[in-house]
Amino acid sequence: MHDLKHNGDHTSMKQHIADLINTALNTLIEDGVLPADVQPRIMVENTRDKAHGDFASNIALTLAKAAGTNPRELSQKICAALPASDNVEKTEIAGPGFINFFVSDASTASLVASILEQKDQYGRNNDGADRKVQVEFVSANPTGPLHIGHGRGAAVGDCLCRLMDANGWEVTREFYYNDAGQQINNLALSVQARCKGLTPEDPSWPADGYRGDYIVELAESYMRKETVESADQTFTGTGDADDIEAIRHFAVAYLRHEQDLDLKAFAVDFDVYFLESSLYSEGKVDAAVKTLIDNGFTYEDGGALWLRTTDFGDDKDRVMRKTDGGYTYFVPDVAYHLDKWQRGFDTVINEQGADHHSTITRVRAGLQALQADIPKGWPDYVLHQMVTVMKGGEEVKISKRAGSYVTLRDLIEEVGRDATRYFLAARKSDSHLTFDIDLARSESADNPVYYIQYAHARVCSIFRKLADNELSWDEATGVAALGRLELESEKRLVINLGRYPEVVKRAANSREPHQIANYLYDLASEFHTYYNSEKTLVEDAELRNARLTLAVAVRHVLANGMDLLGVSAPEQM
RNA sequence: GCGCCCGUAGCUCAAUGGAUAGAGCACUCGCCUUCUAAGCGAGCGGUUGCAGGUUCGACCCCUGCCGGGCGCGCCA
Repeated sequence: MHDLKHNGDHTSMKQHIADLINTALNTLIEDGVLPADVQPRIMVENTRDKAHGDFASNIALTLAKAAGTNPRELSQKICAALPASDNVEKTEIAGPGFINFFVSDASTASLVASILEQKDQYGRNNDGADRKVQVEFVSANPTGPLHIGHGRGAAVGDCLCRLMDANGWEVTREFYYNDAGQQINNLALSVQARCKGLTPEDPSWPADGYRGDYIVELAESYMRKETVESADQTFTGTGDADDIEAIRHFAVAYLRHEQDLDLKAFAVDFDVYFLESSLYSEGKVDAAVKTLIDNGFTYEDGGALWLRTTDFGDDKDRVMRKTDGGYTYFVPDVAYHLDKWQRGFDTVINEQGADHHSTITRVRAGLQALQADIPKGWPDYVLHQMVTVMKGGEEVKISKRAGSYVTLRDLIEEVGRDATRYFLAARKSDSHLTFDIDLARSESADNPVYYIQYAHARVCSIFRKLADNELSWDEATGVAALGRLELESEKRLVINLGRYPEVVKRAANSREPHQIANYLYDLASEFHTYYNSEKTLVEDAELRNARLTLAVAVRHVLANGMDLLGVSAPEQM
């Protein structure tokens, strides 16, 4: 009989071990081995080396000093005082004084059974307690197609959303875009120039004009009086090359539509598209400015209005209102974030390119100056570094000025959605990323996406084979026979499955989607190795059922993890 | 010059303050009549940029250097 139902969650297997240790420590305190006032921080860790058992605790190393003894001696006393548990096969003392725990067959069997019960719920938890989180990502200005950098933001941001959701948060995905201001003026002027037949080589080409070929297509569409629609607006070209306002509206709608198509191809959906212009039209910018002035953090200098951001850790004060009367970009940004706060988001995560990192201090300073009881470190930021694209062993040069760069759509068309999402999310976002197109499109085990998906398809394949051989799998029989999984490789595989829920937690808490990708790769690798070394469809019906049951558990975890990455889990490849 | 990020095997990258720093690619050597066939297994490869510090224990935390990226605008 199990004295503990750990519900398939290894963190609770860890908790169980921590409880055992805690009991032992109390015993040692009673016996006077440990002083009564020790405050142990019991940590139970996963082991890297199977020789070290399944879990390990460093407790003796941290308490040896207080006990006035050496760690190994203390760990012996702790082990002697550990209560018996059906989940723990044995303990060993190793190295400088680690206590290694070997879990019992009964424990691993109940974990597999639990995964089969929970299916797609396995790994999910309610730590977020339905609190509201907003993740703002991509937020590309409608001045061109989405490029690979936006793609990284989309992949990381969407995966973060899925992770937060898996941890019980109520998630809002938001896309903020600048539909006014200087960049849009440049866009409109560029399109107008193309409408009039100018090229970037002409002397009268706009100074900061956009040179990409997409501007030509845009201009042609406008002149043909086509109608474009995006999520929130529809506009028909007038064909009038002198009507700069009409061109501006058409251009924004056109490019928003293009971006919508890109995001759709990438399977990224947003709940809210927030227009910068709405902050002006609804008076939120003016209201924020008034509050900042009323709070005494502003001053006039050289005909401009400044915000004393240095009061909140910035290097220098920032201009809010230019001498021409317009606001600088960060003023609506502050108003925007106040609006987010007022919408009741407990947590806001802004996923953006690291080249905009300087906005962090500014936005937070502005929010503090509003004195609206917004926490100092609010909002959170996840920044991603640049992406380098490799093809044929050479770097694909990206030049925005020349208008030549790798668009997200190019990538999706060339290597597929799954590979694109995986490669862009599988690296820690604050490291530079090299995207190898040849690797991403290869259909071999060299390609990690393929390798992971193949592991899933392989399980499905075993079941197809099962039917071909007129054999069957019975879940109840399989679960009952799980004790037959006596191989070390099987046990380690189960232990690895058991790590999944804590990986989901840690990835969300540290805002690191790449941890999911790493975990899946490890799991897939372990499963492939197991598959290659042990036959699943053996004669022994009991063992066969047990192994099939394990395979189903692997399939569930792979599918759940791939879902968090937004990568499909094919049944056949 | 200032700020942020990065620096780990030849390359691309991992690693909860833990034990002998791990994968894949490349290279070398075996294997492949098999539930999936596009492969499987093993080997080679390291002063974790450098120097200190904290700690029982440091790739990880702190300080200072070196190197690279990004940002330092009344653009966004």
